[in-house]
Amino acid sequence: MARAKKTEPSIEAFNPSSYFPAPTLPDVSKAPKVRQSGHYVDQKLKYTYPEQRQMTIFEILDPDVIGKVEKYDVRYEGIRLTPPEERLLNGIYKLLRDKSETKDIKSPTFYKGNYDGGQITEWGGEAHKRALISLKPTEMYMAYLGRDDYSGKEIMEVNKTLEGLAGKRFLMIYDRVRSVQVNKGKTETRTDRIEKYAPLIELVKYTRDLTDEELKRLDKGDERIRQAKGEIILALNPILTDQIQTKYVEYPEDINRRMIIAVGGDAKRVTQAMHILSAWCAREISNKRYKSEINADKLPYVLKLDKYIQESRRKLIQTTIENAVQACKNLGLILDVSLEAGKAGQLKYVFTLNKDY
DNA sequence: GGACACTCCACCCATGCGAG
DNA sequence: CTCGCATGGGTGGAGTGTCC
Repeated sequence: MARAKKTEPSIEAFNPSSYFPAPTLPDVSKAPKVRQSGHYVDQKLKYTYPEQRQMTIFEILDPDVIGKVEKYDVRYEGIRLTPPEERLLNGIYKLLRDKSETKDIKSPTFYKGNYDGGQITEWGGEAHKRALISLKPTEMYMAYLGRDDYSGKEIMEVNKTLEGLAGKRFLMIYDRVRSVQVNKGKTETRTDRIEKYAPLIELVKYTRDLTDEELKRLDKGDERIRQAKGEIILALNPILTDQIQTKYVEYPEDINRRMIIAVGGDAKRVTQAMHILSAWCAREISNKRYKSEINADKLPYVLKLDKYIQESRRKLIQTTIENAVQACKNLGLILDVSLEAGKAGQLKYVFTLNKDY
């Protein structure tokens, strides 16, 4: 099957540094960190490899979920985000940290936001209260952009991404493992299978203390009143906080800035593949795997390059991977990388990861 | 000072196409 | 099947101005 072609990844040709130079980034080990839930990262890293494609989504789904899914065109399981959406989520997690209890892991408000008003819902067999964040628009813009000056166009861009993401549903299937108290203080492990088809965030724009004059203008469609007066209230999908006490990965709080610096200063160069690979590295590190391997034929699927695969754009796949690797090296996530021959003769990437990240 | 609106520019990535 | 090339859309960003 695997024929030796010129564009196959080869050990000699693997040279990720050619695209952009290594910039100097602030020491990452000193940067304050933000938690992201392990379940969320897992969903981002889900992928489908050809052999496992026989089983359709409908065969593995809870019948209860199928009805909802069929109305829409669901092609993927897991969370698939565009680069601006990734950037937004990073910002939202930073805001969540800033506006939550973060010291006391046992606190019920740990990473649960600053707004009390969510109703308790059932989530995978447990009562769950969604995290809600109340914030000023400017905080959202700063968290997204990673700086405090911005133009009107950037505001529009952030709002567009925010509203777009709130309207996007994802099919998320995961297991939550928890221990429960049984008789005589013994604990047992229980696993809840959670299947949901839902958006990651829900957006509530609030308008308060309006004068009659302002109310009239709002009715006439003057959106500026709402924006200036109001606060944004974000409700987070439970997957974003579920078991974040124990299952999480950490990013430096200025990851959005770092990512841009890491590709040479232009945010447009930040690809989806870079976001995914950085998430993959961060997860390996949080699992304390600092020497990590992945087969070369698998990596394109992990990085969600399946469109390129379908179109047989091998060269493009290879450069996308090399750039993503280089970006993660520049970020300080990857210390070293090599392409080696595996036991079965297959090629595999071997990453040495930064345990101080 | 904050929240935009509008304009202008650079250029990256996705996509289509033709060629071998 | 795979490549390189060209094109066009779209995003990021800077600058300036307005309104409250």
